Amino acid sequence: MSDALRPLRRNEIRQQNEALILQAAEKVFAEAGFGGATMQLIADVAGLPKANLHYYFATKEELYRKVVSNIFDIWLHAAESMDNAPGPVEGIGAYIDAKMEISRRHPDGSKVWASEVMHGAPVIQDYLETTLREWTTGRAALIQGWIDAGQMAAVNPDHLLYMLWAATQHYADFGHQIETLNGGPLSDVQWREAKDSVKTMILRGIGAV
Amino acid sequence: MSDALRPLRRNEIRQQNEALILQAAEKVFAEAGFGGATMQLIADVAGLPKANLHYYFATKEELYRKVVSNIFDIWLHAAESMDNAPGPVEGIGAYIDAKMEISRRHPDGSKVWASEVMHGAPVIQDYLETTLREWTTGRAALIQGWIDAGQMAAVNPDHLLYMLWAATQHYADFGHQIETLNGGPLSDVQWREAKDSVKTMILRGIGAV
DNA sequence: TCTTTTCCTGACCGTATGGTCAGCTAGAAG
DNA sequence: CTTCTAGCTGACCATACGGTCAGGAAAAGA
Repeated sequence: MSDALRPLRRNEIRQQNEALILQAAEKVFAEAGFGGATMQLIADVAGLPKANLHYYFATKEELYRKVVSNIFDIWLHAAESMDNAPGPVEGIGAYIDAKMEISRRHPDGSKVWASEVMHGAPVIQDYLETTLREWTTGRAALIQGWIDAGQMAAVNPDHLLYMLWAATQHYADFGHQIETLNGGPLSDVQWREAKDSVKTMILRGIGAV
Repeated sequence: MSDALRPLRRNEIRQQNEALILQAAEKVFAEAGFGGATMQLIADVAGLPKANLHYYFATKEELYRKVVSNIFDIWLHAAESMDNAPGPVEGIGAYIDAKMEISRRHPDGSKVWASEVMHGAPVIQDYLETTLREWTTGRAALIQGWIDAGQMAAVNPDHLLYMLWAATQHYADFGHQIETLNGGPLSDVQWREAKDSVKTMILRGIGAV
């Protein structure tokens, strides 16, 4: 109680407001796209005056760029789950688990990323060409190692990665379609079933089980 | 030659200009999203004055709705490839072929659809609830029939459909990301490899081969 | 306490957007 | 040829947008 009423310190204010704005921005950008989102709406969702947004983030682009890079960081972190695995069943299985969890917990972030890429990656093209490219070639080599070791079938590693991304992110990006067909949001049991389905089909699809 | 210079008849003019506008609109909506697209830019791409667009399509929403419903029709038509197949290898294989071909030939349409669904399907919610729902339940039953006949493993039909959509549409919606990682557009050979990879992994994933 | 720095915001501005409309051009009909 | 109607468009309008700024409030520092 005293904690909630205590006047906030400088750096606390900054931290809190930036987080508030970023959270609101992610939601609005996901729902309306970059072009459809307005600073006024983001401000309303964040519960702050519009001018205050421009105090923390000079331009709409700067705010958007920060939102996108935050999402990218989350994904890079989740990608580590694939490393240090003895084989594809554990490595790819863990990666699917991690990505499905992101689709469930951060659907807005996933949508912002998808929207950005779909529109030609105008603000994060450098990420694609550097970080993502390095990550991809590294994991493709990892997968090729499993193939060479006879732990899975000889599938094209790049296309396997595309399928992993597609299958998992679909539950976030096309969540609205899935919910409509399902007659409502997926329950805990249904999320578990989704995760199991994706894992079973892909692991069997690459001849790992 | 005389054909190109001959004055156009009334209905020819209408047909030609509407097609021109819809084509330009699909491209611009795909590249910028609904909110980011402008009637002026669509007009420029179509090579017509902006006022002429409003002569054929009263509002931006009406034009957008027409673009989206055109895409939906293409997909429904492609979906027929799954019917009248003796089993999952032929049925699902043909469906993957058809959807991959759409991703290659109509990437803009796919992006517009994805964008629409991601933003909560504000203009085609009725399609989702009626046509798509009926189609989905029908094909889920078809798949269940193959399972009951022992022609494939007992996977959840709904999640299989989601995976089919995700894996194939990914090559259109995330085409820019794929091209960046690939160092350029996919060649004919690479497209064939993509199609084969998807088919191989999924058909093996459902225990059909 | 006094000064400095950060935080905050109502009011404002230039621009770009979706949409309108009066009036023109040119096929079609008679 | 005359009339009618569909096709066409430059100029215009109201609105909403991203962004600015002067000046006030409040925390930090001396």
